Amino acid sequence: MRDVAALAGVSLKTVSRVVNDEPGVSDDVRTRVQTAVARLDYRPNLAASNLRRLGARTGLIGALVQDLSNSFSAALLRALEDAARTRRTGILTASLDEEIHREQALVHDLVTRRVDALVLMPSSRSQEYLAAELRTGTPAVFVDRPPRGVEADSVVVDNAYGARLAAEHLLDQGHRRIAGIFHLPQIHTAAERMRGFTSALTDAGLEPDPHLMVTGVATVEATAAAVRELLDLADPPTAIFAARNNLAVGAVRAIAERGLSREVALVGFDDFPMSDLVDPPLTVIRQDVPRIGRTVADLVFQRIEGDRSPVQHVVLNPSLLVRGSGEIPPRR
Amino acid sequence: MRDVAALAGVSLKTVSRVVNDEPGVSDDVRTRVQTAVARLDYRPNLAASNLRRLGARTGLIGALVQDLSNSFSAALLRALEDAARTRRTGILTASLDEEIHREQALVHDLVTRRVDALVLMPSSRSQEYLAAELRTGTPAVFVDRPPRGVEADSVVVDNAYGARLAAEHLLDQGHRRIAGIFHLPQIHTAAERMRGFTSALTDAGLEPDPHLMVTGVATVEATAAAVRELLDLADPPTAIFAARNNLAVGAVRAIAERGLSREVALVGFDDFPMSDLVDPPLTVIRQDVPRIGRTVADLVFQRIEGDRSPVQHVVLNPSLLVRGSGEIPPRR
DNA sequence: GTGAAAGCGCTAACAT
DNA sequence: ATGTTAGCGCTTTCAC
Repeated sequence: MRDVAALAGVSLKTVSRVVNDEPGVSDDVRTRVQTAVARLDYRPNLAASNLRRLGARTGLIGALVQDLSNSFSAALLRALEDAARTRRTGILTASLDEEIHREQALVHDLVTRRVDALVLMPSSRSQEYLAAELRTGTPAVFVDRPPRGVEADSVVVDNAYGARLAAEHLLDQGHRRIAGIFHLPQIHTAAERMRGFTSALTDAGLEPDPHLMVTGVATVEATAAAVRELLDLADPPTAIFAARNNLAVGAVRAIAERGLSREVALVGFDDFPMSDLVDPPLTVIRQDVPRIGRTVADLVFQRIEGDRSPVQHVVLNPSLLVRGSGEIPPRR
Repeated sequence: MRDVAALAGVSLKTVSRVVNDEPGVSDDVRTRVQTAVARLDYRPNLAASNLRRLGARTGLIGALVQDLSNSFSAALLRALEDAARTRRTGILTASLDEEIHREQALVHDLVTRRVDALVLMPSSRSQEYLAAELRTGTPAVFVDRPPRGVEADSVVVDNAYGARLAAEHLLDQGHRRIAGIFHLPQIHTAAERMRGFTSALTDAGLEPDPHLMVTGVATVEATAAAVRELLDLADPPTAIFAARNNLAVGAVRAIAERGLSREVALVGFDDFPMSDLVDPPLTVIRQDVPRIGRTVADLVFQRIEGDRSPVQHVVLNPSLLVRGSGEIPPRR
């Protein structure tokens, strides 16, 4: 910048004015500075300018999701990005892969970078550590999973309700032996879906069969293996609820392998790109991901703009999307 | 930081030493400083520290992809993220949606933020504007599409070769009326795939039928509409090549609607999560996305670490993944 | 082992 | 319309 000022024969402040499109510079000087900028390939240093600017924002949101390559996380980030773009704000993102130590380290890094806000899909059991960050003035909005041990805004869906929808739908088709496949029980969404599923069965007068409840399944492969075992039982389930998008993928695969695509009913949780093209088309509990993303963005920017009102917990209802796989009647 | 120093009764420099884990501080002083840090919720300002640090890196890579929510972009970013994590580097990402003006504005923004490197999946026709950024010392690596009008590293697949693989595979099954559906022809990957496809047909002695070549298709819906038209022709194609992942989705959908899933052969370009579960499983030209991501990361960090060797253009070969939809024989 | 002074690139506040 | 001075939060350099 000093070089630009020297080459244009003006002061630093004048260069600053030109670069920031501030008024009070004659056209003559302005073009002279711009020429110098171009000749020297000068690029302003945003970090340095923010340092002095009072109440400056970095124009950066830190977003921690579980897995950037999962269609749910990717769609969520995309919705967030679109909302942030209109506010000239960028997204700094990272994947946690359910590793709890990664979360706190990354939050610390993001605070150190002075992001304007944090968006968190937490992997840890408790986010008590966040209290200190919130006190420093960095707002945080939780998504998909509510905060624990700390007060912060959140946007989640009613997972228990969604799982109940799935279970009741299968019960309505006459199923009585319904298996449920769930992610790690320490993950809030998984626990809630398990709760909703189980209570729907008991409400229908069924005694849940522990052989039909599979938990702690995280991958497509593990789900496929679990479903194979279920189908090999002496008294196999006539319907399956797969409580997460990638678990549904594993279930579809294992059922198809056995040639039972038209015999065993299946309902998934979370929609994904090709779910209407599998055979039969997959019935799912759908979350309105773009809406979740927009809601998160709204909360984030409210807070960034200084809103200090009480913490908000937004709960959205998922819905049942009937497509075929969930409407297969029980065998015999 | 000044407050921390005051509370601990030490100088700024000592706080700096403790915060950065530098040696030369007695245990006593160290703990006193740490206590003060905790009491005051002090968080160092990375931007400020980088300002004075000579040869400092921001530990940030700017990655511009076409669409964060497309499985190809998401998987690519994920691979990049994993490689970057081991180098304590974060990813600042944005979607371009093929909008050419967005690209240059975002590149400028990222340079202003002093990212250590740029990863670009360009939407513009020419990246001449990048020359100035490269001169300022910000390395750039192109991915999926090669640079034009500027010298920079790149990692792409041989799209013409991949399309030729698809066409030859369909020709081998005896197909003679093969339709091709392509994205906007100004996009390099689309043009190359069209070229490879067309030349494979002419090499086989076929005269390409303009009615069977559909270009400028960008969305699932548009593809479905185009395929419906193709199937309505007096002399419809017996096989279709869909030159991009979302185009394959549209093609599967339209073919399924007509009940022709087992009548019309289909080969896609780019694999995606559920492609083996559609009916019939989708035969595709696959790109090894994690490998592309790792290769990009290798180049990026070589450049960040000061490698000034000549520009490298890495070309990877895609491969044919036979799964069923591409092996349907022509109708009589 | 610790600290004082200078300065990174820039802008706020105040001249002129 | 333009320039000067101080200082943002931190690290460097060099002194003690």
